[in-house]
Amino acid sequence: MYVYFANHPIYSKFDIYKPVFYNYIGGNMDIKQRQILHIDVNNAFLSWTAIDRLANGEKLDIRNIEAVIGGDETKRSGIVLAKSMKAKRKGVCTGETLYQARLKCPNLQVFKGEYKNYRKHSNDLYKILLEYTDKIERYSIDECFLDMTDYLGNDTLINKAYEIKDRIKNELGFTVNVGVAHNKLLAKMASDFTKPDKVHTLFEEEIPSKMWTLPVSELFMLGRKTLPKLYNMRIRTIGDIAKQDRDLMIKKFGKHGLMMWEYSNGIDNSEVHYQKEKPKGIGNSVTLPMDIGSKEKLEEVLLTLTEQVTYRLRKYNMCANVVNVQLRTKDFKDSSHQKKLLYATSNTKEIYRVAKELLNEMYKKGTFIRLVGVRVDNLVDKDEVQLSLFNDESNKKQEKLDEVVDKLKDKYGYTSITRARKTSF
DNA sequence: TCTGGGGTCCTAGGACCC
DNA sequence: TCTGGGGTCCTAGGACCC
Repeated sequence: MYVYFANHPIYSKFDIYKPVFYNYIGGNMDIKQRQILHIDVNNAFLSWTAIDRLANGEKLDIRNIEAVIGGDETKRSGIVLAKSMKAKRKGVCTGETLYQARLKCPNLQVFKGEYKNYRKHSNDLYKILLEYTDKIERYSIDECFLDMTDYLGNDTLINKAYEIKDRIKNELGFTVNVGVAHNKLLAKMASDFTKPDKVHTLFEEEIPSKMWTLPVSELFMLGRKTLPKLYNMRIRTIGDIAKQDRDLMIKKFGKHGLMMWEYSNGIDNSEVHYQKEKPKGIGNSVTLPMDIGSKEKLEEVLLTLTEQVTYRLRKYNMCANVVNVQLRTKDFKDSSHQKKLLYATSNTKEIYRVAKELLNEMYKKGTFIRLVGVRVDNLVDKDEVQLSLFNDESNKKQEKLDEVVDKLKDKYGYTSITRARKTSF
């Protein structure tokens, strides 16, 4: 399928492409413009925590004070996960340390997040959205893309956006921003304009006035590493990228350069992925309460993480072809090693064996480790894995053991059973 | 009491093969 | 003997997102 952005500013000099997109599908020239909404919950974790507190009889609405949802400083994960508008006005940023946040905002109040409750609020939101279209991509716990193209009836996209926004506010008690556009990129950029509780459009003809004027740092997928490079090229605004030579951007930044150029020109033909996709990799990592300088201690952590990861892997009924171990030293040097397996497996013992090998490869005696991570990659469905391997007696036995452990965890809770490393392995 | 945890995708270099 | 070049697979590291 080829989609031409005919009314896009860069084509505007060609009058023959008037104000519509041409979707070339299966040989039929068919005039169709995609109708996309992006829903973004305002200060999601903080809003949701505020609602839960009010529901529990607390009087204070933490949305109205200088507050953040933060990690646990005693566990060395003290960063800002979400902020109230008042905290934002004091300059508090997501991702910075609570220490830094308090310097900017001395009266800052810090609250803990409850991830389990967030899932529920996210599902409530999803249920409302499903009444409008079934083409919904759950981009993250607090963001969705909606493809409304075949679901508008006699209504307009903008009306739907306001209706959805207001219904969520009235029925669920939190606010969202809605971006209205003809592709995902522009809808996402639009929902990021002024907040909270707003609907913004970003149609092609609005790109110069609404998007090109923004600083480059606002462009989706343009991160902190690319920023200084663009600055050196005297690029300041998104419009500056749009006006760069396309081939020069590719030459300087490769695929990423092409993407930046296309995004800055509002070009994005990606689909709304509304079908649930299987994970490509599964990982767990932990920042240790104290730096560890002993391999034996690290192996214990590695086992716990491996058990978590393989448990999740088996829940998906998948097997892994690659095992990866990540370490972060106390001075924040990251490293990772991975290994391809001879055959795909979900077996805890086997994956732990490889993870231990990788740790041994990487770990230099005397270094202190802050973070350990285990992940599995190149996942395949279990029933695609060679049947012969399951018929091997020792594999069968191991698989049985995993099954028993999983069932206990399902029944009595995840922490009910933990393998004592020394005896089991 | 300084810096999370879960992901996806890309790149570059080396090994190996023809 | 003065050394190609294309392709694939594997690995380490990095960029970016929420």
